[in-house]
Amino acid sequence: MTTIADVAHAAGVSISTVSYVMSGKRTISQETRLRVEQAIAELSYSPHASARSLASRATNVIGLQAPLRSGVDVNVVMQIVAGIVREARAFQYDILLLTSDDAAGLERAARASAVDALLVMDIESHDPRLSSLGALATPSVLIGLPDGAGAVPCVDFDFESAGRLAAHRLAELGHTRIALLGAPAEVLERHTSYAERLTRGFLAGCAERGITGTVHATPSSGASVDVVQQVAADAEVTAFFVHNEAALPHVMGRLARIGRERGTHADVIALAPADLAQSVSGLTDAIDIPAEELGRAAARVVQELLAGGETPRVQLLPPRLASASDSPLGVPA
Amino acid sequence: MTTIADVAHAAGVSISTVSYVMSGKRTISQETRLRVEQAIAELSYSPHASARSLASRATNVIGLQAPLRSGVDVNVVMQIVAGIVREARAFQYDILLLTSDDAAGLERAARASAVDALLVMDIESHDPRLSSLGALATPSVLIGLPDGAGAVPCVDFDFESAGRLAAHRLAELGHTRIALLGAPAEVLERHTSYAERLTRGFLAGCAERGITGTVHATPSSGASVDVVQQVAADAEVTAFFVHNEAALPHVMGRLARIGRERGTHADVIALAPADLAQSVSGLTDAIDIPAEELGRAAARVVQELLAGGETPRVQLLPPRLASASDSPLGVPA
DNA sequence: GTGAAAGCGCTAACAA
DNA sequence: TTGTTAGCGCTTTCAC
Repeated sequence: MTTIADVAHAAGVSISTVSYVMSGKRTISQETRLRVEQAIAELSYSPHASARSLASRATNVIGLQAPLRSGVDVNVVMQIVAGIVREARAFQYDILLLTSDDAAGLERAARASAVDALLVMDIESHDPRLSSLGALATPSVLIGLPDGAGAVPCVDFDFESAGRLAAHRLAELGHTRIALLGAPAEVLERHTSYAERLTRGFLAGCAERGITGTVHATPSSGASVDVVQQVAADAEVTAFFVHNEAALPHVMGRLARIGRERGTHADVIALAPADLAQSVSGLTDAIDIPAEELGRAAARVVQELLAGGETPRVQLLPPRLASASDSPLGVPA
Repeated sequence: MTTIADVAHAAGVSISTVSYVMSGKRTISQETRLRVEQAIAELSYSPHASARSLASRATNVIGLQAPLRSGVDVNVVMQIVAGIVREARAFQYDILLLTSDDAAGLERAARASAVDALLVMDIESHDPRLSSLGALATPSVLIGLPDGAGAVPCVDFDFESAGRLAAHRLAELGHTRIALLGAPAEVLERHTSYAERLTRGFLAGCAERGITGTVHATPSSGASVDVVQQVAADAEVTAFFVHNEAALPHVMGRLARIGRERGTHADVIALAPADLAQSVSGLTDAIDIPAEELGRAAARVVQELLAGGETPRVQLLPPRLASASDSPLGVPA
């Protein structure tokens, strides 16, 4: 194993000089810098992560609690995680995967000084982890928006506005009875923040336009067609807002079949990542979930927190409606 | 921050005694142990991860390179990762998420002594990362099976046997022309190991039964119906083996429609996680991809490697055919 | 059965 | 502009 002492010896300088060349924390003569950099390259030296973090009191690691539970939209989660990892790497941070969706995992990582900050996903409206985080000293950021967002900065997609946007759009298209086919029952049962905000926005949007909106838990499986069948049996429901990626193909298939049987056509707006929405035919419009960008935004807030900068308490990425016929989906920023 | 010295002082013992109480590496009197354990609890002491790993030369961290690329089956990847994380935690190991699917990320983590071992997913038949891993001294395990598996232990689902199993089963059902609707083109183009092995086994199985098998790249989008349409246009193809989770609902929908139009019924075997296969209606049979168990098995091999034990060069989880009518899917182990 | 002390490899005062 | 050195918090010899 190559150590900083080896490099110092090879370059004929002291170990602190090598350290300062790497950190750039003091000015080094051109000549010395070159010799050191060459020695580093020749020995292919990498500083020992633990030694560095012990001395500097910083791990350059962010702990991430990502949901592995059922009902969550794996595509979206993966894209968010990918965004986090990419942005974190851009700031020289690594991601430590924390399991056990409880506070214990967070506390363990924080108390062992294994991470510089915590990033917590899959937030419930009244999330029990919040109090633990507040007591933790380790900077934390939520991807989600609990009720009465308190001391911990939150980053999320603006699901409430998205719900309202969809309702307004469907009202504009002339519908008076519309339905939200949302998350699976288990997601609603644990009062997942985004599902509740979407519902709230959707119903508010309906109320604002004087139309009738109903909300339905939707299984992520083929059983979702039963829900569609049942909701559509109320012949007055003429449009749908679907937020369930896994159920989307099934829903569209069943709606097409019902349309054929009745000679009608239902308007459908999907809330899903743009690439996914594009692969589904029959949609009227789509609202993109900018999952990767959400991950990046969250990672950026962590950086700012770590750098001691000011960060907004709450940052919500705004929804954008895209006609399904647009190609590519989405409007220029 | 509480340190081991604080604990030692509170318990009235030396630092080394506290350390030995925690590690159990030497015998401690009942009385002393109790005093130390009480002090640890009262101070809610957690050893500093970096300090520990610097002194012990072990990080208790496993680096994981998981695919964030397109075309991969996100559900399966998530389940594998979940299995890895859970099993690793059972052995007191954490998972560091490595990005940049190239060898550089692996080398960076290894050379910085940031990880005790590496776990690499999404293996190609001739994977360029293999030579890097071989030169690395850090123990590594692959989830996948490259051609001519060499020095690095491999764990994977036995896709080749699964392909053969499906072919045999469809032949048994009386079909003489069958089709494999497999991974998306991009997955095949980078010679992903599992896709090639599945194809090989499928074609071998067909040959062994004297029937005709064809293989088709399948987009993970709604465009997959075009492939189905086209393949089914060869009226002699009467059965399908589908290995593309995202396309599965679309495929089944189109096959149902074709069946209605022609008054025929195609047998379909799906290769997918059991829970997913169960949510799709119309399947004849399913072969489970034991994703979570695969992750666990891989993590277990890492442990054994780290513990200095002997590990099998290659470990393949066998496929099992389950009738779609079985409930729950799968036969008792 | 217990303690003292020498590192682990690095960062960051402090000194020159 | 550079070097010397005291830690960071822990594990593990070595000594008793």
